Amino acid sequence: MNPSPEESARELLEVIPVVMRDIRSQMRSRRSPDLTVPQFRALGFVDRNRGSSLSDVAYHMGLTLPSTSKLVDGLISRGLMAREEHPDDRRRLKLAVTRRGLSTLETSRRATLAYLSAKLGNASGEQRELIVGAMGALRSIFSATAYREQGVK
Amino acid sequence: MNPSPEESARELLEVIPVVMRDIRSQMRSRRSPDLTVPQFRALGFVDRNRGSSLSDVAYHMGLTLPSTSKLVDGLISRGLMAREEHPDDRRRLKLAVTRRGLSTLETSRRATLAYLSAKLGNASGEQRELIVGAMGALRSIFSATAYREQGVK
DNA sequence: TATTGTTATACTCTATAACTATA
DNA sequence: TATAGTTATAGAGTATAACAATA
Repeated sequence: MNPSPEESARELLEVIPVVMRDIRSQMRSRRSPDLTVPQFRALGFVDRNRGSSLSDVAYHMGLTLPSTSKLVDGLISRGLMAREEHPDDRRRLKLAVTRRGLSTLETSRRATLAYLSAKLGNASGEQRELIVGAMGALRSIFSATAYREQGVK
Repeated sequence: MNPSPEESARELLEVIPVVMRDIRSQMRSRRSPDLTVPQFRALGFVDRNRGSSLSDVAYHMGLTLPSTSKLVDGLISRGLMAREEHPDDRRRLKLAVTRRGLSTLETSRRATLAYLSAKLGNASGEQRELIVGAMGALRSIFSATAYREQGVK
């Protein structure tokens, strides 16, 4: 018998924050102190989508433009990302990860994956299969989210 | 063939933040603006573990004592939680959820579960089964985390 | 001296409101 | 007028360092 939506929701609400906190703690720890989770995600997105605008990043991350602007600001001021001019539309940004940003991203990714892999290595193969399957399902359920209208008065 | 720890880690790192952001956004939205995710979790923990000390909460949440102190402070100043004196050890707190805190917790929980249930209702029963199974596995993998030594010089 | 918690300080994350520049 | 982005402001989350009170 399959679990109800309610039961599944309860499980998600209990477990997701716990896993998330663990990931966040790891990223803040000595081993990979360079990027926070949102910084990591933004950098990774722009790396995979070179030339993205700020709005693209905001949409992907499910953040407002001001939040995204500030987030990106921090990355730019640290030399991890670069702002270029868009040829056609001068309002628009073209974002790109710098060489240094890429190296930081890789270091952070390696450290975090190593940390998580060690934990997941203690689980059984069946458990990992469950997890990977569930992540696929969750991705399709949750990724079409994001973007709430900007409150233009 | 079962997925490797590395592959599983990669999936986790991609999907968990997306789901988490969605939950956080929902909690911040008009429908349940009363509690943030950490507030919700702290209140829920103390509700299930009446008389917990601050350290108990910190341990459960994987936070430092100062962070937890501030978090609990906010709940107390809003009348959602109460600090009582411990009979045996006057350094220790005994925390309890107030009636108003309980009602806020219930409202928030209902709204969030309804939101998540609606999303999960669009998934198939098999997908929900995967998800519930994976949450169980993740719980056992990640819940023994928490607590880094306090930096007492 | 060790433990429990608080206060001081600082940064990041995130939002809304108001604004600028460009289209 | 509509769109892309920034700036101003504010509150929550989180940490480390330093402290106070109690054991």
